[in-house]
Amino acid sequence: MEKNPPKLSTINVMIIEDDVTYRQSLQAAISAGENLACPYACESCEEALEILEKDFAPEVLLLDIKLPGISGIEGIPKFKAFSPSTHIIMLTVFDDDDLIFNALCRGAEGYLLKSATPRQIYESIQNVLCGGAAMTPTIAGKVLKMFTQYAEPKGEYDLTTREKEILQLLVDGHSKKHLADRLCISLYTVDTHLKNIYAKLHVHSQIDVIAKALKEHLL
Amino acid sequence: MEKNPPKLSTINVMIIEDDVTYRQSLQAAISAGENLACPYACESCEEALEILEKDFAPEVLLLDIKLPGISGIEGIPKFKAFSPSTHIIMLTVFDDDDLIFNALCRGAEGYLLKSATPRQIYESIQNVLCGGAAMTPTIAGKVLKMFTQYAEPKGEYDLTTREKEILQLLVDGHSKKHLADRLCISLYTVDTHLKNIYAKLHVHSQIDVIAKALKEHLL
DNA sequence: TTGTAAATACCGGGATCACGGTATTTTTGG
DNA sequence: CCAAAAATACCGTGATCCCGGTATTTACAA
Repeated sequence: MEKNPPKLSTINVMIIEDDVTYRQSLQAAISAGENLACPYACESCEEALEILEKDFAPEVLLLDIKLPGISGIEGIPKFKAFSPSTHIIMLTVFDDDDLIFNALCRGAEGYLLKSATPRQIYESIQNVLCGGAAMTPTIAGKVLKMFTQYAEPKGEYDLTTREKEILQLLVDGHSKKHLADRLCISLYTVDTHLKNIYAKLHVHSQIDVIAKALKEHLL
Repeated sequence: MEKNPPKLSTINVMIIEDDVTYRQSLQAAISAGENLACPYACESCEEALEILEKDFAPEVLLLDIKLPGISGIEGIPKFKAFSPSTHIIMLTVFDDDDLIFNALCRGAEGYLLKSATPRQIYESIQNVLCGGAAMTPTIAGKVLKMFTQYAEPKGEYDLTTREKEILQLLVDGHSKKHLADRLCISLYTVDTHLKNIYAKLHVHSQIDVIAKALKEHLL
């Protein structure tokens, strides 16, 4: 519950979940929600896509991952294609890093475990409607870990200002010659700088230097 | 409240906040918490660092960003250096993307706005103690947006399986010759594949190809 | 002031790359 | 089964790179 309260008209929530029991109890719980409706509860992405084709666009989609046929992960872009404004919340028993990663990268705005209470699911729906994201603290922690580990490995190699400058231009796709012109220095000088950079980074070619700079975020 | 409940012994929470009024009311609120204690509430990072030097290590640190002297962001690594196990939660009025980004990248496990209620702060503390992360849905949404936008630009260039394989080896730092050996094919063949890759990616050198592949996450 | 680091510049030779062709075999989809 | 796509292979030329040197000027710190 952030920012503006969600619009008061009825919010359509769609469910895709292959387990009959959980699906029905979930549908019942959603329907009981203050301003929520759940006209469709499907057991596969295929079934849901058929409904979306008949131009029905739910505000929120609760999506399982392990499904017969198209998986929930694979389904995300398909649903987004039909209905970009639909907010997708994953609802699954799996908390593997790469599932979380893939789901969120493909545009899911929430990731909940099935252990979540109806109350938590209800609040998550309100949150994504307000433009927020919905995840349990544990999931958020995992996201954060991926986040930091991606930005973290700032190797230090004591490059001089000039060397960093040259490295930057190199990474931006300039050849040594083109680069010498840009900096108004001799090609020989570029060569010398580059030799020093190679020595400091322990590499022996431009390829290696580019790869290392980009992989370790040296710029 | 995730996973195991936090240990029942008293949790030490440290506060760094320059506004006297907010600091005192926060300290009072924390101290009132079930199993929480707040022996130190500082008005600057410098003051807090002095205390940490006298080997006091709080389990949780509530940290403001705008501070006289060392900012909260700058302080994070310093605190982590003294006490790696301390969980840091940012508590600020600013929700700029780059502040969030920097704080979380430097190891903060939570990011709350000062509009948070004592109850929310209390729960956030419990969450980080259990290894989770603490953020409001709005902040989580922003994190997610940075996350996706970093992984998103998956340009599609119709590379064949073999071409991707060659591209991968190239990125891993293999020369064309070394690469031909690895794949047990002629150097000429590698050359041909590479020519096709260049055409598809619209580049004209290995450098460009490496840069493009890494920048656009083609692998 | 006296080193040391940084930035600049030059040379040559051997290795590697870019790219224009051409062409055969294998895989694959309709 | 047949056409298209993919993978394989070959060649030569000019461009570019890698690396071993050497050397001068500037800047800054001891």
